[in-house]
Amino acid sequence: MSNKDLASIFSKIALYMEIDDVPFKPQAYERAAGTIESLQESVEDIYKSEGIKGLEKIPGVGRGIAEKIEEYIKTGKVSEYEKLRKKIPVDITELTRIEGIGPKMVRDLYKHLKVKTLRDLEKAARAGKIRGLPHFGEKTEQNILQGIEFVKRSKGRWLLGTIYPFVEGLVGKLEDSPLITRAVAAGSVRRMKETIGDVDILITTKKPEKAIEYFLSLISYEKIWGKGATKVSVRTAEGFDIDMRVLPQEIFGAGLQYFTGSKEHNVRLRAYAQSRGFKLSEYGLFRGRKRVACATEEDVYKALGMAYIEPELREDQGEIDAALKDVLPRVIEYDSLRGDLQVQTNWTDGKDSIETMAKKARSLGREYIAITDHTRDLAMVGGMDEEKIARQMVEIDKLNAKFKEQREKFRILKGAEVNVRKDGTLDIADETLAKLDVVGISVHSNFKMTKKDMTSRIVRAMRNPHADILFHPTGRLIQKRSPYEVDMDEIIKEAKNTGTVLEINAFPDRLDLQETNIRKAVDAGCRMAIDSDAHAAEHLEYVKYGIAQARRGWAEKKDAINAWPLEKMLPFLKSK
DNA sequence: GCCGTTTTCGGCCCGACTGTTTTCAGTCG
Repeated sequence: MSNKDLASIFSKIALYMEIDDVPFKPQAYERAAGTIESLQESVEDIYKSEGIKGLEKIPGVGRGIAEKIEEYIKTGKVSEYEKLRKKIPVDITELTRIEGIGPKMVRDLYKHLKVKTLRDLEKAARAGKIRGLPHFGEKTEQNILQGIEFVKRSKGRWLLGTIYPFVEGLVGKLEDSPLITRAVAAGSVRRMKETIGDVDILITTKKPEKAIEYFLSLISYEKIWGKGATKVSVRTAEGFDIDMRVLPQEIFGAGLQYFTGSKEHNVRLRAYAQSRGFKLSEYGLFRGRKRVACATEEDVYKALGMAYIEPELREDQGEIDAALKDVLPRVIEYDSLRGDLQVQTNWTDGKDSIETMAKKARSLGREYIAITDHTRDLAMVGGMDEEKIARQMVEIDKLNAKFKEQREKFRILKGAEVNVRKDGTLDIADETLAKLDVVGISVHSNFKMTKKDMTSRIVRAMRNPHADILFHPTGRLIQKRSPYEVDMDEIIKEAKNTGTVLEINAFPDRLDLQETNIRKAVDAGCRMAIDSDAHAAEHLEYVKYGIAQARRGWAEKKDAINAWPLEKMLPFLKSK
């Protein structure tokens, strides 16, 4: 059993209850599902060590849901869910994934046409059976068919690293237009979530119709979902959706706040606003009929009596309470990195030379980079042995001498990405590791070990006195591979004890550590390094996604060692 | 079913759009 399975059961219960028009309970189940899914500890472990009481400490979990979790752990089933499922035996999550289909439509489709799955739905729609149902029409049928296409084709979410450059370019062009006074990407892009469902762009303009036409002229789109006086919604040729909305200047802050989300943050914020006698919506913050200042987001948060909350923190993870008490962290800024401590070159599986990588890094304002090519056991990429490392060190000395000659304040550090073997030993001899400035250690093999074995494997590697940084600590690849089984609480504890730095790998499909672990590492007082893991010069810019991840994990500048100057960073590494 | 600087009972976020109907339910963000 896993948290994910349990979360999925609870969100299905929520959907079934919505079918039956049960008031309020669906939200409760949905909320519990959300927190359980993003929980780091497994509920089973919590239950084993602390029982029902422990479960009730999970936000959104009370007596009732805690008992259902207990039932699931003991029997593998939740009888309430089984009961509901028997009544309407449909794949409710799959069906409601279709845009425009919610619980009530699922109910009607099942009642009249016995639609249980996406296949059934597609068949019914193609046969033209749906248009005949009460409250359904031809258009609904068409929309269902298109929705099915989308779900089948794209699975719905995109990596931030795929979407972000596109959005950045688009917003830049919008801003440059004399038609448009302001353009901002809101939604999950602004919050820098690791994956993006769709893109929301907000603009202010004196000529909405023309601005919308201009927007359409900038992109190639496959379909216009809808176009009105102040809003347009399209599917791009690349296959994702963009909504662009025109907002009045004077309530831009309220609108931006609203459309930035997250939904959970907004729900919480609005409930708080209401408790203080306000009403908050995308049209402003109101006290009675009177609109309170809301031209900027700062105005909105200020009027509610709290500190400004950075978009990356708006996930209902305690940020509102912290803002009220004015104890939010000063999260690390996007321009604060001085160095990059994981860079691959054409000595192994990178595309570019050491010199090319160094020059590009310097042009991005970095003051130092560590060259960390793979080591011996990664034979397929030409992993380096002791001898090859020695040769590379000579090459780096030469390049550093050249920078010095040109009076450039830039330094290439000698490093390696050393493999952690199955038993926790490293694949390079200690004498060689001792000569390197930066020793990264990482797991690249034997991913399928028990949690206990994987944890002690990594702990052993961290205890090597030469091991400086644990690279991509959980090994996950977003949308491709789950993290390996590892006890991150233990790893974080050991990182603190041994002075091992934990990496926040910024490569778009890694983003590893994840934000929940970053937050734990911050709380534990661990140091982290935000690295691009570049395998080509253009990848060096990926660090912004790592910084975003660090911000989402409430990390400050002091927490990231490569935000420190070299004179402080290097002695820190060597002090281990 | 959850939750508590107004509460252990009585609340629970808000508004627009769509498609189907003629006043609104369902869905979405």
